[in-house]
Amino acid sequence: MKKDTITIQNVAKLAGVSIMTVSRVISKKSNVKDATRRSVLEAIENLQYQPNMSARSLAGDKSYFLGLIYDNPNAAYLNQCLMGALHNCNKNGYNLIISSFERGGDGDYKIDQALINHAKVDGMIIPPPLCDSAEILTALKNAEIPMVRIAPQTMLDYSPYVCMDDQRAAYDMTEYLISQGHKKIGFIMGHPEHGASKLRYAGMKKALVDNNIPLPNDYIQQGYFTYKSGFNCAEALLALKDRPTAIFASNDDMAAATISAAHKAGLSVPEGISVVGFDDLPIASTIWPQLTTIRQPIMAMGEKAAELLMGAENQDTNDSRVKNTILDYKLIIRGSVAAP
Amino acid sequence: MKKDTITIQNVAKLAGVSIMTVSRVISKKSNVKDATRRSVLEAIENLQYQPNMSARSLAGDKSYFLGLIYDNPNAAYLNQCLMGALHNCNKNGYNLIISSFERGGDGDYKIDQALINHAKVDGMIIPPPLCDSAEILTALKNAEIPMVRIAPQTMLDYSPYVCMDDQRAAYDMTEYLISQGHKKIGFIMGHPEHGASKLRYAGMKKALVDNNIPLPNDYIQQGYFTYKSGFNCAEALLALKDRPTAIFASNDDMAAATISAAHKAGLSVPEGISVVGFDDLPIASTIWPQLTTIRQPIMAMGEKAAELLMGAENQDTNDSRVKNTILDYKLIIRGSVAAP
DNA sequence: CTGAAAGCGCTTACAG
DNA sequence: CTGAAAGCGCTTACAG
Repeated sequence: MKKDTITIQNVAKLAGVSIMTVSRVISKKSNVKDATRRSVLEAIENLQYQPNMSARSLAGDKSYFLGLIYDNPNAAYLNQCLMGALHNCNKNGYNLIISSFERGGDGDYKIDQALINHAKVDGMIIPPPLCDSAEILTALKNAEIPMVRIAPQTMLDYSPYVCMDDQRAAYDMTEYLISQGHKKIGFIMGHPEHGASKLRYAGMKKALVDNNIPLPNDYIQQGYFTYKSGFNCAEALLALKDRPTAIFASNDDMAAATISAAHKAGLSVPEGISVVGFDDLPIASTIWPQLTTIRQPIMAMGEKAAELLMGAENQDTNDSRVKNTILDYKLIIRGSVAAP
Repeated sequence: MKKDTITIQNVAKLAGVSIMTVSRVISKKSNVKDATRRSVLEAIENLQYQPNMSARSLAGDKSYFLGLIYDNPNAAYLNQCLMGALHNCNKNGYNLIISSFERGGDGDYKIDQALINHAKVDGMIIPPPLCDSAEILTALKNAEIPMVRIAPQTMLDYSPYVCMDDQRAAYDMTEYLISQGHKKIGFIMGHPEHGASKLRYAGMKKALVDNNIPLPNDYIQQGYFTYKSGFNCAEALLALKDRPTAIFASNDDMAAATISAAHKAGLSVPEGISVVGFDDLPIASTIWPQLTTIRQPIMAMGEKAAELLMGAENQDTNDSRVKNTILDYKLIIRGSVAAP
């Protein structure tokens, strides 16, 4: 490892400049003559030089590491988030460090400051549900670690974030169902502690109101984003005397459970009943019939979050406006909806 | 960041020793008097000292980083692997860096040496299918990066690995089906390029032979581990005049597809037909009926892989035996099997 | 636009 | 069992 390691010194010698100049080129400073820059770049290319990140980190004030912490959410969700962040990090010479947090028995996160400080990251990406944990956010702020949250629902001005418009998406989905002729629409809510649940419910409700369609109380079931909870809610909905002709579940897992419950009840989908979900995670296209759902731009969110964090140093630091990004969703029409 | 950063110097002063001694304690060297060690440890505790990883890495020959590279396999699989590795890394003061590789248009991996060298990791964890890519393995070996592969199927003596006994697991599953009274068992094979496919097929076949049960050619379908391929295979199997009473799919996704295909064909599971899978990923308990399947110890594999890599420096380096680890699987009985 | 000096916080030999 | 010195490969001021 020590033997043939090539350093900034080698590059400097080959290019006939000082290491300071090479350093400037690596760091993309502007104050280098164009011809000089070119010859340095050429030397780097010839030598296949790779800056030593530990040295850069030790000497300077950037670590070239971004962190991503999570509390075991849906694996597919996390994965897409990761993919997006990763892609962007690798593209820009950053590395991604991930760690998982777990809730203690009291339901609170036991913050391990050590773990947070350990890697000295330049910034932290925080997907839900961690992004709404006051403990986590406070710990990070105390450690002065910049953060970008993904789809947070609380403390919105505490940090920049990336999100999509859940309410509008739910509104659109409901309008779609109505456009297909449905007037009896059941709704399975998401976890009461997840902010997105309220927004999706609000969107669905507004669409119904705007179209003068009633929403009986027993058409609304409280789920928890899990398959099992969705299954139970669906069975309750299907057991109604005047049952809905369509069921809108707040996420794909619960929609998949609804389809299973329908099958169990001897109803085919979409002929016997229409079902739609939300997320467009792999399970949506992994079941039969494939789910009509809302595609969340999860990968794009991860990518954008990384971008904001990496770009932080290039920004005018006096511009303290919190920059948020709202990404587009998409209504994905597949085979789980038919006219009633 | 520079201001209140506390270093090895502070600890040394507080403990009344040289930084060398503190360094020894941090690195868990044995040659420190017990009383000395205790006072150093106390100083570390009082100061809440955290070693600077960049400095350690720059000065020494360890980076305290482990890498994990993947080529978008099943998200749930990757996630469990990650969880295991992560858990172990954090516990031991290591960080995990992950990167994804993508196949080029020619189906080969375009190795970005830069990416591999970039982080100077102490070792690399390689889950399938990357673990069977000669290009990847060669690049890593050239870079002299230690690696531990997860469930590799080829070049088995190229590096240590962690795995389970796929063949035996498939054998057990088949025996279970037979014990429930099944004699007409259909089989959906996995991707022909994945070594595990052959092993699972071999295990199933052997169990049949050992029990004098015939395996007609049309009872074997070639799948690709995807839901869609499983669906097609299942439809073919169900369309047979003398159709099987049980279908053994080589993974959970295809088993889930088989259940959907059965439902579509108007057959209930397990009353009309029994279905079993392999993996026990979340989808297995996320569908109805829940799948009887083989639980792969994926998380344990990730954990073990990290352990082997971190422990490498503590080993007798002259002991060049390749140490492999075979972890236990488990037959998980749920609701997708009934007597024929 | 370019460079010589000092130093980031550790670990490696090398002594004793 | 303990310590003084040198150095890992960079970046930060500071000069010019």
